[in-house]
Amino acid sequence: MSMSRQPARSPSAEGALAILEAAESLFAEKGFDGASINDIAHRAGVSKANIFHHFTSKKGLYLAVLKRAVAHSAGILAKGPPPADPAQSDRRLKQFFSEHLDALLEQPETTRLILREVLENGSESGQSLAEGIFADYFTRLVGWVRMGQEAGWLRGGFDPALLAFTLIAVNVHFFQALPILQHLPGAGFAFDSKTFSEQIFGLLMDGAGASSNVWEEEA
Amino acid sequence: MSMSRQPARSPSAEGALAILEAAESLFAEKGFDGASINDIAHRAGVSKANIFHHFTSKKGLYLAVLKRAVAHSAGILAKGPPPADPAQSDRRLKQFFSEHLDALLEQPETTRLILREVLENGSESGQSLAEGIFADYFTRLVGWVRMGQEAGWLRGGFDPALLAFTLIAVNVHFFQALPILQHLPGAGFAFDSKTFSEQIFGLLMDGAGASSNVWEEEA
DNA sequence: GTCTATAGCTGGATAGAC
DNA sequence: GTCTATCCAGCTATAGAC
Repeated sequence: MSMSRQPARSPSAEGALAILEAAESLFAEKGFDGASINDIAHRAGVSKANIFHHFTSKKGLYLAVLKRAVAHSAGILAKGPPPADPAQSDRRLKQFFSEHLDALLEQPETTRLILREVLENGSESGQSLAEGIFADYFTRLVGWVRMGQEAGWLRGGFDPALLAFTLIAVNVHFFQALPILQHLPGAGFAFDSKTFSEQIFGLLMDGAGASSNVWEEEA
Repeated sequence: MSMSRQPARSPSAEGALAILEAAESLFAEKGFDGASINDIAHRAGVSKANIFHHFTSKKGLYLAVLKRAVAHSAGILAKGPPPADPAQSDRRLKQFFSEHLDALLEQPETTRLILREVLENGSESGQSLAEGIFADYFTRLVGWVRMGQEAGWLRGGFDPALLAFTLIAVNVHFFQALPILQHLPGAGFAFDSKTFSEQIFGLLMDGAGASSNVWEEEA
């Protein structure tokens, strides 16, 4: 019946924010089990007990962190005008592709946190949390592709969801394989995300196959 | 100076194999910190102490598991004839793409274990372990693509490593995003990996853009 | 809201019998 | 090679003063 505190949600206090930030970086680095409350308290500059004052449990803290990360991620992805104008949608798609990769690379902690959550798929509560933005995001992207097909600057005859999926897959995999790519022979593109983005987009648009027409044009 | 035991490597005993298998599945499920020696011992049907008899430490066990997974993975990927014959390389590339996805899906624990390792990139020892097969694998794949370009059934003008990367990225992301994809509106392809593979490959070959030539052909 | 102190338990790892 | 019994460090979480 008491009304003297507002636990768990709405971390208005300064301490709570420090906790959230410390927790995000540590959960992203070491995972849920690897990061201890002690670590988090120390990095946040608060006491262990204070964490349990603001958040009900370690899991509660983790969910709060995840929720904040997802919201942050969604905020970045949602920016930019809705693609109401089909005439501009071609530029928007390429722009999205590049900006999406930038967003992943600029927020590595948030990205890693969410990628971890996807990979675990044991924590059901976070799953549904993440699916919320993914569904919205993916649906919008599919819409852009379909619009491009209708406007004629993308060819028809393929499922727009396939291209949307491929765009995301390439960026996500670039992010997570980066440290390995940079040690791989022949993968020089791993050192310049800007030209990587442009070249991959071009490849996806033009295709890798020697469509007989291109031949004749050059011959 | 004693020669009465062969610790850590060459798990010839029955118990050691049970431990390795239990550990692989638990590490894949919960990660290094999430899986406890107690869990592993219980699932393997042995005592905690027996684990430390066969493996020097938890980390030693983890590395043994990872090594085994990588070897297993490499075994699968290495099978099939080397692409000595350029004339057949076009079929090989499409076949690789499909088989690669099958391998990922059929060995989900191994796949998850290695993906985790890639994502963590804090465990340096495993990093170099994994890079070994990745480098070999990737180099071979790039070779196939380049061969295709020289043979003429792939167009020139793009970095072969880009296509190799994209093929792997699409498959890996399909694997790890599968549980989410299946809840996503419009992503019906998530339920049939076979046709997914074919359609994506077609998209990558033909491209998504409306290359002006295709227009004229159909008109 | 924040702290110190501590409860209660589980983690990885070891000793030593069989 | 396998076990039981044990050590102790570290963990999450709570109690209660300020």
